[in-house]
Amino acid sequence: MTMNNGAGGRRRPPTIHDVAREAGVSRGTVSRVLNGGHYVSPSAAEAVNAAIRRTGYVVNRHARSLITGRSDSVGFLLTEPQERFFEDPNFNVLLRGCTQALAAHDIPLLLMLAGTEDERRRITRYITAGHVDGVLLVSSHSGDPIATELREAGVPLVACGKPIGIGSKVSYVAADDRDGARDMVRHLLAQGRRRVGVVTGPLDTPGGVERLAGYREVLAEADVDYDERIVVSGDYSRASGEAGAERLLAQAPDLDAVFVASDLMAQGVLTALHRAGRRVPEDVAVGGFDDSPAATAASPSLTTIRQPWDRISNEMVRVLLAQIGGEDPAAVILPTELVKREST
Amino acid sequence: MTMNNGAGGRRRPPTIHDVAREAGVSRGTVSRVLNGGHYVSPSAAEAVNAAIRRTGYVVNRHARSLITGRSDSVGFLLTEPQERFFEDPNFNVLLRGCTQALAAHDIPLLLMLAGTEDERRRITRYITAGHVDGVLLVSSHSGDPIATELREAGVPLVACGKPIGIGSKVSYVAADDRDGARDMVRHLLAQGRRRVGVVTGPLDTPGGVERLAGYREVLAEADVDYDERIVVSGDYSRASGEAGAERLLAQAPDLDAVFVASDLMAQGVLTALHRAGRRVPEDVAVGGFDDSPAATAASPSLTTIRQPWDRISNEMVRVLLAQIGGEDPAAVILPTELVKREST
DNA sequence: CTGAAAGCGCTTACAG
DNA sequence: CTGAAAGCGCTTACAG
Repeated sequence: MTMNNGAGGRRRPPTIHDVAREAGVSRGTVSRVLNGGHYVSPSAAEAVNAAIRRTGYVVNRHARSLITGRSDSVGFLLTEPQERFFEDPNFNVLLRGCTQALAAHDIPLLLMLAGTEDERRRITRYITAGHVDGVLLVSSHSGDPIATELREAGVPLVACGKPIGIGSKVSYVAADDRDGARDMVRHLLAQGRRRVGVVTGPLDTPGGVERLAGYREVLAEADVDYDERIVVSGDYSRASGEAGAERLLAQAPDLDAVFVASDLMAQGVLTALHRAGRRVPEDVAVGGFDDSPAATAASPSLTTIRQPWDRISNEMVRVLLAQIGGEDPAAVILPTELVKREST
Repeated sequence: MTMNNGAGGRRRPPTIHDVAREAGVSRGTVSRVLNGGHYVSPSAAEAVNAAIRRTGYVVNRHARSLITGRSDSVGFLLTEPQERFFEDPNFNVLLRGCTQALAAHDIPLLLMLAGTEDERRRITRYITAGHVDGVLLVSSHSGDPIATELREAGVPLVACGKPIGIGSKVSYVAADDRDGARDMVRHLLAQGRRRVGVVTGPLDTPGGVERLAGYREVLAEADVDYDERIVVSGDYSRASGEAGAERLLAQAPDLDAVFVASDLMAQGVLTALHRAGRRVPEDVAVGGFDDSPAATAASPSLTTIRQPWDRISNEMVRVLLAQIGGEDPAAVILPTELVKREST
């Protein structure tokens, strides 16, 4: 048993009762100090705080949760094939950012993976049973059933990226994908490139749709006809970028630039270009998206669009906590930034 | 407030009392069914199970934890500068593996980052207050104070890799680093290489020490003198591999092979070799360690030593749960495997 | 501002 | 095998 107090074992932690005795007040008063200090005299508050320090008291969250009905914890939910997320350096940045932002509020993050139908069911039950107060949702694809279920169950929810197809009224935080794409394509044109291909993300993801839209807008503004032979789609993986670039090269050998919807795919594009004997950026300029670690690891290093991951994770946490506190859902769109490196 | 039951809001979940009424038994009986079904008649058990299904009952863990003194959750603790872990693909594999292994036991994983001194203190309090039943520790460096503190507080603990300098009596799960290194160096020699350099990991980590030891052993067995000019150390990062290879090349231009203590560093070595105009594997063979995604992403792909991450995470969880259940600490060493690819 | 008391949802001896 | 009852540690009206 873990409930021991022998040598080297875990001791019974002090309770509110120990603190009350130590401070010479009632347990109710201790609790009031713990919960904001309202209706407590300065002298009593001081005595309690001193007692807390002396005893090393830490609140028992289970007891508190039992009565408040809140768990004081938050889930970080990853749905769909997880390999992709884990392969993507962005995932790490987001996970770390959210963990830290939550830690500042003393709220633990529970990592939840719902890759299979079974897991999905189990986790939905777990969440709707109130074991977390809200969920940070990392799922790019549309039609994710778990998102709909959670929303209908009234679980506070914030998605990373605008969710497609689960209706509105769900909070999300996203970079301005379209605007970022516009910046990149404008940059490519400004370098004198005239035949700019694109490797999009999956077209059932916001990043896939919006970044392509930005590309088309800028070309239209520059009076360049849309040519679908220089538009291919990937799945954000390195391999799909490589395959995409090969198709591009086959369909349009005169290509002089490629806008790639993620840095990881851009790495694949670089590989394919290298193999085809094209120099980057001399023959073909390559623009990525994300400014993930992959951008600097690539050779040549990638000109890319920085997604403000720190701000994204902070905002996700902020919006979620607000919603847990009773506020209505909100959408937050954050600006991106062009980062110039060697590949353009 | 989240405690509503209005339109779209969260309903009050059914309690054990609802189930008892529904099944026509007492709450004690329901609880017995929930906890293994001992001392319950088949008919009562059946009625309870049916009632659970009908009501959609899910146990309130807070109430349960309050009385059992267990949290039924586990912490995944990352100490020290986190960038390195997050950069390392191994981290993802481990995190995912542990999450899944725990999910099979219906135990949530709490991600905890203790990068700064402040965080360390906060997290230590949180853990020792009993908010998790045990900790999976991912910290390679020696002298980690949090590990010592947790061990002394009697918190069940399993480290990934043999902890250096926090005494014995702490559980750990590790790949057989020394043996893996021996396999790789033997393989290099078997290819006819005669001047085998090494880029070690940090020498205050088990992987740093043990892999170097394996290297030395095999050279000694082959009657090759140990030459410290062809031994350099890195910190497992790609950049340090690159720098290491440059030093190696400067100190021993006649190098015909390098054993690198991680795939990520080996990627850096590849970059430096490429820049120096050395062909891999024709001029210099490169052997990595980990068989992380970096190994296949590298070009040429890396011959490496596979760490059995799936087994490592499974074993970490198994040993931790055993220890939470009262068993003594244990060390588990898992065999590695040579994976032959293009770089040797 | 403060204390006494009820109660959150569960488990576990204790009688039967 | 089963029910009635105590109690885990806390918060929150309720009196004062």
